[in-house]
Amino acid sequence: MPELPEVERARQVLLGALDREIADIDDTDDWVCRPHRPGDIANALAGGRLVEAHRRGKAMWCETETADGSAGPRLGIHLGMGGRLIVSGDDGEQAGGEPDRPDRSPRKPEWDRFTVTFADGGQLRLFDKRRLGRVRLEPDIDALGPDAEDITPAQFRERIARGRSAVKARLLDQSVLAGVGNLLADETLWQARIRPSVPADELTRTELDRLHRALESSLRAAIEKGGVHTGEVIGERNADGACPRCGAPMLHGTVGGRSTWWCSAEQQ
DNA sequence: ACTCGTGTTAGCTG
DNA sequence: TCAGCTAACACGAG
Repeated sequence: MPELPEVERARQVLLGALDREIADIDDTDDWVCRPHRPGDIANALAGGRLVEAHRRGKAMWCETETADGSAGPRLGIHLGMGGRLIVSGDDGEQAGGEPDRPDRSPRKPEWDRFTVTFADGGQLRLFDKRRLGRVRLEPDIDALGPDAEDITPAQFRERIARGRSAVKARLLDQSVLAGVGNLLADETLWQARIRPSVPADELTRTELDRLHRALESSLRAAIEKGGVHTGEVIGERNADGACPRCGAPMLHGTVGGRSTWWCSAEQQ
């Protein structure tokens, strides 16, 4: 699920985990917590607290303090493809949404991949069936490009148009621009009427500006409606194979190594 | 039964 | 150096 809009909601959940004393950490999943060894994260943070929750693109991290009040290591959290954060208070009440349709597939404790237990009895959990999420100390935030919400038109043109890759591949490259995932990329290109496979350096200035405006509007819509799956094309994708705007057939293929939909008439 | 996928990253190849 | 591919993770949906 998570692209930028969903991750921002997860960050809001994470705020509920701040300023609470950390009593215990389960970091025994050595895939999710790689390259650390089990116990590394627990030893670094036990007795301390999380004090700030930040986000850049799809990456989140917390500033921490150790027991004596000095700065601790940053704790990086990435939700991967389907991870969710769940925070419970000292009363056991949870925030963070229901993990994965609890009615039909009851939550399995073994899908908690990382758990912080606070001294007040509450918890912060990373719930992630597929184990594609990641938790690590001192994540390299600077490897990411500017956040998709903050990038200026000039920055956008300069970064996206560099190189011969397909423009969709540039949008998806988190070191170019942070926060755009597969669905949001399709939605944005459709709104801008640009074919996903066009080499990035063949885009005109007009097209790049149009693409940037489309990114802003599709991001805004996704944040308002509660997720990228609410996009105009994305929501319709498989319905009847027709473009919701002009009715021409939607085409499907692989661009930048990812499943891609585009309008046969408008995105040429 | 079998393929595909809202993500990332190391490692390989041309 | 750049661009593109693969595997790894593990599960649900179609």
